[in-house]
Amino acid sequence: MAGVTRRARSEADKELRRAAILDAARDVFDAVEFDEFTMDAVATSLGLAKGTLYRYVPTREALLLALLTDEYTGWFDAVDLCMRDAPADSVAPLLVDELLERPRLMRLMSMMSSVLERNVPFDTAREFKVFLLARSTSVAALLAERLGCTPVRATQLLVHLHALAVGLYHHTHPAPVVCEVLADPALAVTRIDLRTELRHGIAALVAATRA
Amino acid sequence: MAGVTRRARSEADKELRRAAILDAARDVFDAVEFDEFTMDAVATSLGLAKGTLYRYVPTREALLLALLTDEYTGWFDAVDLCMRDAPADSVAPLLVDELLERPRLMRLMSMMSSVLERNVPFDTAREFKVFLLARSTSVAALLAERLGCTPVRATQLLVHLHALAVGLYHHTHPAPVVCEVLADPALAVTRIDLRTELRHGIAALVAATRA
Amino acid sequence: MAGVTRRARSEADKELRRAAILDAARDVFDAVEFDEFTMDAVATSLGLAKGTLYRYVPTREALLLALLTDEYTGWFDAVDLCMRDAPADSVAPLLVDELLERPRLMRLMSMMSSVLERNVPFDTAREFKVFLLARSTSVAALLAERLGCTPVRATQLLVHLHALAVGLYHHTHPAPVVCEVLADPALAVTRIDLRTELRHGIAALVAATRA
Amino acid sequence: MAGVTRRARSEADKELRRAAILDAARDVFDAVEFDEFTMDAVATSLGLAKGTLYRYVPTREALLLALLTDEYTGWFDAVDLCMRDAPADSVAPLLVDELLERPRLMRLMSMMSSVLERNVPFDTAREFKVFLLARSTSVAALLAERLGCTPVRATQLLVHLHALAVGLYHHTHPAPVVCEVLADPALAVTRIDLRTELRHGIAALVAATRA
DNA sequence: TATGAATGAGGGTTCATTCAT
DNA sequence: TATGAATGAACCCTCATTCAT
Repeated sequence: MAGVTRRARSEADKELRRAAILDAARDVFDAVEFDEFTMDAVATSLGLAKGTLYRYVPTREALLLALLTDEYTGWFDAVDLCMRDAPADSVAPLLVDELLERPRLMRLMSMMSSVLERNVPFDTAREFKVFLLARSTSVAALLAERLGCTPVRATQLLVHLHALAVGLYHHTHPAPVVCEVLADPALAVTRIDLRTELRHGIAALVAATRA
Repeated sequence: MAGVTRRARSEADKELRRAAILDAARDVFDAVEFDEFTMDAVATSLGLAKGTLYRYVPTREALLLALLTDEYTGWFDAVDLCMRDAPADSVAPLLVDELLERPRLMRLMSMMSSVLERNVPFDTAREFKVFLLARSTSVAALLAERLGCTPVRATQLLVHLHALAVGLYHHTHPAPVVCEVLADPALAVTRIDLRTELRHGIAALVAATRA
Repeated sequence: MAGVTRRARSEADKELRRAAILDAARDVFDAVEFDEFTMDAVATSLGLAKGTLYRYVPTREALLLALLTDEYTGWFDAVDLCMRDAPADSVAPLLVDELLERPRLMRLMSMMSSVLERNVPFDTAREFKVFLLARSTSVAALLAERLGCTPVRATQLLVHLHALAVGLYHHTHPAPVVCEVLADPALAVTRIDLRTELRHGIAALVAATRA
Repeated sequence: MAGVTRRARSEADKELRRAAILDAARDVFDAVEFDEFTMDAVATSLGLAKGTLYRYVPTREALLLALLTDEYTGWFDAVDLCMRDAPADSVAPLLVDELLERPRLMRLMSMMSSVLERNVPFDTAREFKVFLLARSTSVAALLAERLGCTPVRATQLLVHLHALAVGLYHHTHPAPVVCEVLADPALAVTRIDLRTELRHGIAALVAATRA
């Protein structure tokens, strides 16, 4: 509720409430396993009725997609900013580091296509994709300039970064049982460090792009 | 049922039945959307009772993990075989092509950590990881030799291949709504070709490894 | 909105608005399945807010009851009019025909007691019943004269007409699945024609009344 | 549970359990307002899990349809039996009386097409309609003989009986508010006696049929 | 060993109505 | 008077798993 009037009449109030809902969703998401992320939990944590959420968000998945959009925005903003005065060599680590600083983003990204996009109305999906395309294009342009490659190549690089990040995130965030299993020293070798691998992978991809 | 006795008494019979179950599971998996993959569907397609499945497989996810193991085995076998007489340059495309020829493997891989490993008993998980480590290590050895790199690097390459494949698979297999959305030419630019991108990515990673 | 001021201050304005609401409700009712008949749909089709409806109508069911009142009025008016110069023999078909020309009336009648009257305030219910009694009595008087029977008998005839119409309407408006079922020629024999049956039934009742 | 084993293995046990479910449903149905008739209530009253019900019945409505089938069976049986030694004159009152002795049947009949048949699978609907046709045809044959009319006329008579019963049942079972309203002596005239009216109506229809 | 009956938790969503503004 | 944000009750059905037979 914090700072939100009891009834959001004005556009500003509504925006505020929407933000409050996203905040609550974020908190819940951070605190629990994915299948405990229920609309009920979000509503309760806000002191709102479940039905109220549905005035602001069409489905549970759409709520998570909104969360993802926020996270992406943060990343795009940061990358946009940093890239301007980064030497070409530091561009790749920068992309990675900004990603790693956003574990929530990675977690959401990694379930983007398998969960989040499964139950959203067409328009929500479209809006999200349009947003993603726009910001990606814009970052790709900067990237192209920095790396001295074509925008197409830069875009491709972003796609690969995304893919690699998702894949490695899965690898480095196994289910609880698997964690137990990997506690065995004999299997520990399969454990990897997300940062290292991601940096390494991106470096390789950048190198190939520049060549 | 084909060739399976009604009651599996001997060890051999039991192995046979287990194989029959896997076959049926494979067929069902290929035929339906993931959430239609129910134990009931598998049992019915075999003419067995649901409960019987549980004598051979501890959970639904374990059944899928067994399927994944089979698929991986096929891939490892193929890669083992081909790699022996492949020139260094063709190693990377080979890995990718053998993967792309196994859509079922890719589909299963892409939900490995987010679904399959979430609900299996410790021993099943362990067995799977041991299997994966063994075969990966073995392929990595061959790979190291072929590429003239250390086994550690080769293993890392495999991990990245896996990650990239999973990430790109997600990207190229969006939810139905997203497909609709991407039908719009303005957004079509975000569509990519799995083979092209995977080949490209692996090539980059191999190049970096060899350097 | 057509012709309705934005704010209804005078009594006349309010009456106008009430009429507009009924018109909109009628359109919506005609256009959709019953469970799609929502207050929201009515409000939206008027360009009004949902809450505004509740200034003119106490509940959703009361709105429908108002609709039914209108329809009944039309029927009573028509019947009153026609009956004056109808020969005794044509009285029964007349009652039926005027009914069949008002499918909306039949539809509403058929859910009158099971739905509409379930959720209205006392006064609304009372008003409706008073209206019904008054008009029925008046028509019954005419009917009695025409048929040469007592008013009580005529009233009874009207009740039976109503009952028969409701029952046959149900029979001839089955659920979608049942329609499919009845597509089978073997079951088609159960299908009947509303007009034929209603005419026949009423004729029988009239005959008994006159006898 | 009464007399039912914990786990119904044999066909007989299953039939028993199905019967127990129907019994429980009947009790609940008799005890509560229609919208309190929930699967949960039925399950609870049986000491069974909700899901168990769904092994015996595909939907809530199908359960009620099964109840209706039972009731109809009772009526058809009674009518079949009585009609054999009834003089032609007493046939009509007989049909009515057997109906009036089954208030549950009337209640279910009166929501048959508007509720029960709305949410049943095709096969359930078909089975019900086949049953109804068969028994109706059989009773109609007897009726035709008794009344000295054609079977087609007799069938028509049954349809009209059904319609009239449904319509009059609605009329005589108004919503609670309406009951209150009708408590007013001024409106009491609209109250009618189901038996009287139904008998009268049927008599008229029979007379017309015989003529 | 095979069966399949029983379990039972679980949650998103709708919409009539209210009431703060 | 008009609004429309908030409410919150209500509920069916699925399906992985268990366990009595």
